[in-house]
Amino acid sequence: MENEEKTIVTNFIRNIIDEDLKSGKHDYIITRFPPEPNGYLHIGHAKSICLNFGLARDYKGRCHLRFDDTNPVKEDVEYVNSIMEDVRWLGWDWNDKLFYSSDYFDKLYEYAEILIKDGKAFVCDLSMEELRDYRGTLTVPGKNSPYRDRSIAENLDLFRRMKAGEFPDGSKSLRAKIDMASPNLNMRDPVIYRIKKTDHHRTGDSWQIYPMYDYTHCISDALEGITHSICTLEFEDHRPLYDWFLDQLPVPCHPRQIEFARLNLSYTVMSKRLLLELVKKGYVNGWDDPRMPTIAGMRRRGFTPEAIRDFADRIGVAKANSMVDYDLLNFCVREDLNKKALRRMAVLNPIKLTISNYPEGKIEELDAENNPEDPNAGSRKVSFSRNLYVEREDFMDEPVKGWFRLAPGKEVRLKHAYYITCEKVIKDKDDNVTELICSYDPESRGGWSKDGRKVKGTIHWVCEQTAIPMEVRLYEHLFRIPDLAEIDEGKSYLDYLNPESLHVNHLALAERSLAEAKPLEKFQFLRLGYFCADTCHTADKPVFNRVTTLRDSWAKQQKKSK
RNA sequence: UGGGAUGUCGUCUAAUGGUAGGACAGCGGACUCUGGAUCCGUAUGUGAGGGUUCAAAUCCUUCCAUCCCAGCCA
Repeated sequence: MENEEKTIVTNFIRNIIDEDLKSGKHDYIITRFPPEPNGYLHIGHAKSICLNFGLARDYKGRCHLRFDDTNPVKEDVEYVNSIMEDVRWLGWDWNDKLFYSSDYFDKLYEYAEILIKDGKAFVCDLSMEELRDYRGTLTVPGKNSPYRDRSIAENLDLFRRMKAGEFPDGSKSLRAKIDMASPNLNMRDPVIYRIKKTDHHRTGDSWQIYPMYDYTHCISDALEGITHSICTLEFEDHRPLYDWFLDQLPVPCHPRQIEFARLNLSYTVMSKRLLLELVKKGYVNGWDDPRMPTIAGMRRRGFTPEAIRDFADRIGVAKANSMVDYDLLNFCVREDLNKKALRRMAVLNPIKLTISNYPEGKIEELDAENNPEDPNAGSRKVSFSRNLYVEREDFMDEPVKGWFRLAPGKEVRLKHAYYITCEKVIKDKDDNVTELICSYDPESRGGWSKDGRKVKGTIHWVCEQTAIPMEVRLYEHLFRIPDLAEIDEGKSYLDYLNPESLHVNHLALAERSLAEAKPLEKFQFLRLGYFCADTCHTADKPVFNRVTTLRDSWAKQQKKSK
C-alpha cells in the first residue's frame, strides 16, 4: 500500500505524534486496533482501522490487531474470523502482531493480586442492584461499600476462591478502591473482575472470573508497548481510570490514550447492537446484505478497499461529533471504479427495437472499447442485428425540451454501432409503447458518419439474439432519514427503514460476455452505473448488485425544472 | 441542576497570534460516440457578546448550543 499517491492530510493525532517524536518521548510508534469479536466490522471500524494502520505505515511503526475478548457471553470465533478477513481485505497487515486480551488473563490476574496486596482493591458482595444504589447519581456522590474495609488477607482469600469457582455468577466482584465521591462515575470504585461461569472461545473453561474492559485494556496496551492508544470519544471519561491502573501497577510503559470522534454516516446506523438486530430480526439478509454498512456488506455491494481507504482519508479525524454525507462514499467508489471497471452494455427495462432496413438474420460483430479511461483495457466484440432492445426510459413519445434521446423522427447513436432514426411507434390497445421501428444509416457503422453530422444522443442497447437475461438488484438507502439520532418521540429506528431499499429486477438483459463474470467482479453498465457480480452469481443465473449509479446531470436538471 | 468534551461554508476538514484554505455536495460553462469521465469558473463559513493586541478562528471572559457518563458491556 506504499503507492497510495495521496497527500497526507494532517490531524490532531498526527500533531501529537509529531511532537512526541520531536521531543524524544518516542523513537517510533505502536498503535493497535482492538475490536471486540461480538459482531461484524462496519465502515466506522474501517475509519479506525485506516487511522491506526495508516499511522503505523506513515510513521514506519507498527499496528497490532488485538481482540478485546473479555466477555465470553457475547463473543464468538465467527466474529474473530470475519474481523481478520475484513481487515485483510481492506488491505492491512498485522504481520505476526496478532493478540487477544485473553492472552493476558494470567498477567491480569497477577496484577489484580498486587492491587489487593497494596490495599487498592477489595472483594465486594454487593449485588448489581445494590451496587447501583451505592454508586449514587450524576449529581449525588456514591457511598462506600460495606465490604470496602475487608482485610487484605480476606480479600486475597475471597478473590482466589472467586477464581476457583466457589461463588455463583454475580455474587461477588473485585473492585478498585478509588473514590466513591468522584464526579467521574468511572472512578467510583469500579468493578475490575466479575464472576462468569461461561466458557471462553479461547480459554475454554479455565476461568470462572473475567476482567472488565477498563482494567484489561490499559494493561494490554502497556504489555504490548503501545505508544498511542486511540479510541473513540465515549472513552474520554475513562481516561483517568486508564491512567490510574497503569500508575498503580508495575507495567512496562504507560501508553497515552487519545480519543477521536467516531464516524456517523447519513441514512444508516453504525451501532453493532442495531446492526445485529437488523440481522437477527430479518430486516436485512445477513451481515453481508449489500445494504448494510458492514465491511462484508459493502464488499458484496461492490465497494473496493481502495475506495474505502480513500474515504477514510477524506473524512479526516477530529474530536467534534459529525455526520458524513453518504455522497462522499459514492464519490470515492465512482472515482475508483471509473478507472478500473470494464464497460458493458445492459438494459434494465427493455423495449423492443426493430431496424426495418437491416437485413433479417444478419448478425455482425462490432468493436467496443472496454474502458475509455484505460487504453490497456482493450476492446471486445458486441453482436448487432435487426432486433434489439433499448432502455424504455430512453424513449419519449412527446419529448420534453432538451431531450436528445429517442423520440419519433429523431436520430440517435447506438453506442459502438450505428445512427438510427425512430420511424414508427407501436402501441398496444392500452396505449403502451411495445416496439420502436427504426431505420439505420449503414454509412454510420461504428457510430460516426463522414458528413460530420451531429448526433447528440447516444444510447445503449443489447442484441436480442445474443443477450442473456439476468437478475439485477438495485439499492437505495437503508433508512429514509439521514440522521437516525433525530427520530420522533416514541418511534424506533426501525420505523424509519426504507421499504424501497431493495428492488429486484428480473427484466434485465445483458450482453453475453457478462455471463462469464466472476463473483465480486465489477463493471460499469454503460449509462446506468457500477455493478458487481453477486457472491451467488453463476453463468447460468447471473446476478448483479448495483454499487451506485453514474452521475446523472440530465436527471438532476429534470428534477430541478419540476 | 455533577463531571468530561465539542462548536470553522450545506457536509467533512485545515489554518498552533499574521491573506480563513481544501474536499464532497451546489451552481455556471467548455468538451464528449456514456447527459459518464475530463477541464474551467463560481457562491457560501469562524455559535453569541465583551476584552487583550498593530493584528484573534486562535489568548482571556461571560453566555449559548450540542454530545458523552449512573453495565458485574466494550
